[in-house]
Amino acid sequence: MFKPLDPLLHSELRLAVVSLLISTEEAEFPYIREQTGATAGNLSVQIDKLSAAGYIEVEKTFKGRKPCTLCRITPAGVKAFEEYVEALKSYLKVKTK
Amino acid sequence: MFKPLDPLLHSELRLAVVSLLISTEEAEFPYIREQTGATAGNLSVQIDKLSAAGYIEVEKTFKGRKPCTLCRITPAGVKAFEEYVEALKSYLKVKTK
DNA sequence: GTAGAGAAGTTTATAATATAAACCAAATTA
DNA sequence: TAATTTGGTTTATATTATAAACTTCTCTAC
Repeated sequence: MFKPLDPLLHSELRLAVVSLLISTEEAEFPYIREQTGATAGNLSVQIDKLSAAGYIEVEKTFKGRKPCTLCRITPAGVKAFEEYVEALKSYLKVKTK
Repeated sequence: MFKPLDPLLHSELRLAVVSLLISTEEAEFPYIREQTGATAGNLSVQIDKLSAAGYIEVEKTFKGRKPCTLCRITPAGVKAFEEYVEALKSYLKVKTK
């Protein structure tokens, strides 16, 4: 009846990050921080988790002399997101059974 | 950009319970347990939280001589669920901006 | 009638998670 | 060159989810 929800995506901040990356293809750390309103610490931790799971790729480059952390969604991340949305529907569409 | 998600509903089991109650109007504890696959302990805790928040009503009756815990969604619960779904959309519809 | 099994939950202990505070290093500005 | 800002990471804490252990009652079976 209710499909299990990927615990990695069932987190407000991580879901926002993945959602954002799906729409933008890639984004820099400060931009993600701004869009999600998260603290840098929290964001850093959640990005690590998504990266460890292979849902996103993190590339540390430079922008001139400043460090620049670039995040990109992976195919696995897209798939996980789609499955999560699909699973969510089992919780949301109950009325229209 | 991303709307905050009611933490009380952003929980797999509690969301399942509320979702179930919205579709069935009222349900007994063992039935909810069966439908959600939760352990009795976990379900009891989560039902308490939903009840404390006023999202559901819990009535302890009897069925013959056996105790029977009946749960019912409240208007506040319906409203919270609808708002949660609305907020969720900000995370899911990014592609179609 | 009482010993054991089962149903219906509740309480409590533990494990996992989210979150921010504290910290670090480099670069820019005063 | 001292202070401030930028761009993060690490670590400590507080919250949450979850299941294990326990309680109470009922129903059989002896």
